[in-house]
Formats: sequence, structure tokens, C-alpha cells
Amino acid sequence: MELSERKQKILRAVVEEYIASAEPVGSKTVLRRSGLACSPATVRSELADLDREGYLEQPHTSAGRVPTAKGYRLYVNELMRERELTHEETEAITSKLRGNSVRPETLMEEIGHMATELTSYPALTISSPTKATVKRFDLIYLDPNSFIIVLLLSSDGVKNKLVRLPFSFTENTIKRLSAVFNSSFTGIPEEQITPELINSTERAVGDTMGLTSVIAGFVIETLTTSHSGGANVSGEANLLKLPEFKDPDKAHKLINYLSDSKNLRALTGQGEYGDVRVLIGPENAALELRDSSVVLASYNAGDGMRGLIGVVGPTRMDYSAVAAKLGFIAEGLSRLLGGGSAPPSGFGKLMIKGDDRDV
Amino acid sequence: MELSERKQKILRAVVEEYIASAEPVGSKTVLRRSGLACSPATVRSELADLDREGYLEQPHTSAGRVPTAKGYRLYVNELMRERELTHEETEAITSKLRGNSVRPETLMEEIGHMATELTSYPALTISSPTKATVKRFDLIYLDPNSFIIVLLLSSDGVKNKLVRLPFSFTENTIKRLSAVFNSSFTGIPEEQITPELINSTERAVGDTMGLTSVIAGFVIETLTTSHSGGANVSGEANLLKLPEFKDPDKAHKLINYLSDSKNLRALTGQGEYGDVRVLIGPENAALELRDSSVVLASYNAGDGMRGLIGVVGPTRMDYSAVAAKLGFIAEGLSRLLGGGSAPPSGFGKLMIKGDDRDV
DNA sequence: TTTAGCACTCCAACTTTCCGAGTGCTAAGC
DNA sequence: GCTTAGCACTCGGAAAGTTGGAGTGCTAAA
Repeated sequence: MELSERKQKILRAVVEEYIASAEPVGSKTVLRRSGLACSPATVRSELADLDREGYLEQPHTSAGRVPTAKGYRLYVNELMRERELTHEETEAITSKLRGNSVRPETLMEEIGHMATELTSYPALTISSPTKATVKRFDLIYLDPNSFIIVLLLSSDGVKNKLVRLPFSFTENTIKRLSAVFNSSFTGIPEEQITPELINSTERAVGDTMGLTSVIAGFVIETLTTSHSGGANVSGEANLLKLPEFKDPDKAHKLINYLSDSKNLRALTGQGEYGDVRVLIGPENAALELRDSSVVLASYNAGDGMRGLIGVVGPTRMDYSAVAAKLGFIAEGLSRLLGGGSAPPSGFGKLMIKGDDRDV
Repeated sequence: MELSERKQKILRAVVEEYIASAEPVGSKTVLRRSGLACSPATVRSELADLDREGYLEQPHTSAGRVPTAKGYRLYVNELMRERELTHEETEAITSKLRGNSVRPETLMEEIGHMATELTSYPALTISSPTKATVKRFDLIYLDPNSFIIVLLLSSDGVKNKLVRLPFSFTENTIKRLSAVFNSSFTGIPEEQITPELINSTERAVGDTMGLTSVIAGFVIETLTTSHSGGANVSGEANLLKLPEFKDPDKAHKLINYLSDSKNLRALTGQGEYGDVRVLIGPENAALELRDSSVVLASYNAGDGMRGLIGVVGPTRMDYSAVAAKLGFIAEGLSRLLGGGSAPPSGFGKLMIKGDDRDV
């Protein structure tokens, strides 16, 4: 059922006013904000309708109206005006991305901080799990007791480890190991590194000291840990400034929930990069997020990997500004990390996608 | 001036009761807790004395007593009974340290989590800055446009970078570069890597493509970033459960302060590893910490580096348990990271050191 | 020096009062 | 039929008032 234009205007006014003030919105305020040419009484009857239809609700009789999740949903899907970023904002983001000399360990953390700063909500970043393989294998001989393992992964990440052992070996052994590993452990996914493969490699090299299994162990560890993507949060303290979290216990529960990266990874969903997903209150699967909203933008992290950057806040969130900012960051990240691959058409136009589940 | 034994017992009872209950402590409660054989009236007059001498204070007339910073200080220095860790606690710590396959990137973070869990206060870890040098230098040739730089640092950390350039070079060039760098860039601190050195290296190799400066740039970056030690916090949300942080604003300020690693690094002080430092309320230099306490244990991170692990909490903190736990963790870490070097005598006996500044 | 007794203080929790913003309803007007 | 002015009503929340109990300091006697 379609809402009349006037109802839409009123709903928009209520949502935007509530987002700004966190106070229930009354008929007079709606009038002031929407600029409609009618009386408060008319607005009141319209408000009562929107209330009946489930878009608004009253904290108690004789209070103003507050949007419901359904109301926010309609607002986000149809009523929200696209927020243009100011030049300062785009500049801040692009310069940050450019300026960063791409130290992959800290990049996502810094991006998270930037998102927090820009939106003043806690920000989270999630790197999708990858099916990495080893692209190139090297051992660097140091001395009779130690060598370095260097792995170049299919994602172009480089991992290494210094191995120091209580017995000695020759440079030649290391060279031979390096060659054998380079031919038999490259290009295969983690699950194909079976005990049999390790055994046969061991025999092929004539290794009697267990070097092979040490090295294979590192390969497996590297592939599995790079497999489960990383996740982090920043700016949790910002929640405390919001009136909806004046109860420390509420804040505590949410922050706790966010601080477990397992929970964050559960937010990973399907969707093309370029999407901005908005999950409003009860649309969230997790109980702890049921009266908060999450906005997630996904980016192309190169090599077919997707990553997410998002923020968490009260349902009363400035969706349009947040979505625009996150979308822009994700776009920049895709350019930075995604390499040559062209972004999907419409990238940057910001496609807001909601959850498909019934509410 | 020495306190009479009875006064000491009373002070201890007040501190310990207040730590446990967070409520001002009255004369009857002191009596119950201390087991002294006298009447409440006697205790009252003693309390009044301790009040006059600055060890205790009253939130208001006709309330019980609360320890002052001076009171806590005396308690920590002289009155506190050493807390023995239970077998479960020591077991939890040692097994965690043993179980950890020492992935240096995440080790300190995990240790921080452990400290939070054990003490239920926010935990922080700080790795001291190092003067690292390059111990060994390698370039791995991949294809005409790319190679990997591998640096073995004096701290035995290994750093690497994949370099991909828009022009091509031969495997031989890379080999030559590797040899030259390995001889001229190893063993020297960052400040000796001057433009002159880079220029002369460039000439020596006959490099006209700028490869030398790319590589030198990475070396410098690595040495300077490993130079400024890392810091991190975990478990900030735990503050919210404490009555002293029921005001979200207070919690917000403190959490914000802690989330800036610059501020954390400012906590680094002198002292041998093996020390446990306790900073009580106003003893803290930072304004934001003035009504909180910080307990810091330092550990030997090997190679002459020191690291800190600590927790932040209200002045009403269970100092003896916290100090014991942190001390034990630091001890374990020292053994894990500090390698062969023997711990200073008395390690594990837990030397509590206060701040030397006047209060 | 200790202790019992007592008057006094003051917070915290609970009620009560009061105000105003905002509603829904009704009846008149366009 | 939609809109609007008028009006009685509701309800939360701030302000003010009330009460009880825990705890104190002082005094005088043991």
C-alpha cells in the first residue's frame, strides 16, 4: 500500500527530527519541519494513521511520535534524500587513503578509525576469508641452526617466519628443501596439504630431522589463519555519548558483543561490493543488536576477496550521511586494493540495500 | 610518623572493605572485619585520627570513611598482604603462554585479553621502542617486474614487502642489489642510512632505475616503525560495570584517553623488569587518570627491550590480586621472550614500587 | 584510655505535587 | 468529505516534601 505524499512528508519529517533530537516528535514540530500548509490537527490525524499502520509509535499516550523499525525502513528505502559529501569530507577520505603507504597490517585499523571519526559511531572492519594458496616458496639460510621461511600468497601477501632449531643443518639441505617445497606446495589449497603429502616430501628430500613437518606446519598455519578473515572495532566509547546508551549496562552489553570478532564476522553477508547494506534494529539476527542499527559497505579487496566496513549505532542514526560516507570509503578502498578490476556499474551511486528477510 | 598497630589494622580493614563494597565504611563494619577487641566508639576515635592525618576521608559528615590516595599508598606499601595466586590462576596463565605458538603480531593482544579476563579491568600492553638494525638482508626475485624484500632484524623479527614496479629488471640485478645491501645496510641504525649512503650504493650497483631508493625507503620505514613500540588496550567495557563509572561521561573520557596509543606510551617509565609499579589516583601525571589507578608490570622482551603489561581501574582496586596476577604474567612473558638472560634476583617475589614523585 | 549513651547530621529512597507538552475527540466550516 | 478550532484529558518528569536509618562526635562515667 502506498502512502499519500503528505504522509510521506510527515513520516520523513518525524524520522529526521527524531534523528536530530532523540525526542518524540509532536505535531507542531512536524509542521515546522515539513513546511506543510495545514494545521496541527490535520497532522495529528495523519500521525494517528501512520501510528496505526505501524510506521510510528508513541512511548506513551500524550507523547510525540517515534519511528518504528518499519518506519525507518521505509525512510531508508524511499524517503531518504541522498546526502552529498562535502568537499572537505571527500578530501579527508581520499587523502587518507592516498597518504597511507598501505601497510596491510594496520590499514584496516586506520580505516576503521577514520570511519569512527567521520560518523562518530563505533566502526568495524571485516576482511572476508580467503582461499589463499602459496604462490611462491623460499627458504633463506641464516646459520646452521636457523633459517627464514618466506611465503608469497596468491593474494600477494607475504608471510614469513624465523625458524631456529636445536640441531644443525647445512645450507644445501635448506636449498633442497626450498626447491622441493616450491614445486610441491605451491598453488594448492590448505586442505590438500595432507600428512601423505608431507611424508612423501620428507622422503623426497631425504629429511630425517623433521624439518619438513616444521615448514609444512607453518604453511598450514598461514593458510588457515589468512583463511579466517580479520575483524576489528574502534570507537566503541562513542556510544556512551548517545542518550540511548545512558544506561551503562546497555552500552556494556553492546560493546562486549562487538569486541568478539566472531560476532563481527557473523555480519558478513552476501552482496556485491559497492553495496551499502542497512540493518535496522530487529532486522539484525543477533539479539544484542536488536535495538541498534548497522550500516555496512562492502569493498573489493582484490583477488575476488570482499571486505566490509561498517558502523553500529542506535536505530536513530543519520542513515543518509553514514551510508554516503561508508560508501565513499568503500569505493576508495576498492580502488586502492581491488587493483585493475573495474567496479560494478553504478559504483559510487550508492545502492542502498536492505535486508531481505521478513521483519 | 609511624601509625600504631591498631591504626594500621583499622586502616587496612577500611581499605579492604571499601575495595570489596565500594561503600563508605563505618566503625561497626571495621570492627567486624578487623576482629579488634574494642568498642565501636574506640574505633570511631581512631577513625577520626586517621581522617585528620589524611589517610581517610568522609564523603560527608555522618557517613563512613573512604580511603584517600595517601591511605591507599600506605596500604599498598606496607599493609597489603601478598596475594597468593591459586593453582587454577597460575595454570591458566602458564598454559596460555605455553599454548600460544608465539605469533608475535597477536601475542600481546592475547596477553592483554588474558589480563582483562583475570582482573576484570581494562588491560593495556606496551612494547618498548627498540633501536633495531638489519641483521640480514635478502631480495627474492619473482618476475621481471617484482621482487620481495626480506629483512631480518636484530630483534629477530622478520619484515618483508612485495615490490611491484612498472618497469622491468633482471634476476641478476636483483641478486647484485641483494648482495650490496646485505653488506652495506646491515648492522647500522636508522640514522646512519643517509642520502649519501643511498647514493653511493646506487652508484656501486650501477642502478639507474631507482631500485636502490625504493629498497632503502623500505628499510628506513621498517626501522622507524619498529622503533616506536606498539601499544594496545582491551576490555575497556569492563569499566562500565563499576559503580565509579556509572556516569557514562566519566567512562567515556577515560576510555577515549586509553584508546590513543600516544597516551599509553606515556606510561612507560624507568624500572627494571620484574617490577610492579602502582600509580594511585593523583599520582598519575595525566589528568584523565587522576581518579583512577594504574598497575604496571614490566617484562623482559628480549634483546634488552622492556615491555609493560598493566591494568587501569578505580582507585578502589584490588591491588594485591592485580599486582600478583600481572607480576606472574610478566614473569612468564619474560621467560617466553627474554630468552636466555636470567631474571633479576627476586623476580617473582613481586617488588611493588610506587611512584617517586611527591604527591 | 575505653566505653556507653545520646543528640545530631545527612543522604537516599520514597511520596506527593505540579506543570506542560501533546494527544484524541467533537463540532463547526469550507 | 476533508480540514480546523476548541477543549478535556493523559502522562511523564521535574521539583519539593517526607521519612528512616546509618553513622558521627561529644560527654561523662568506668
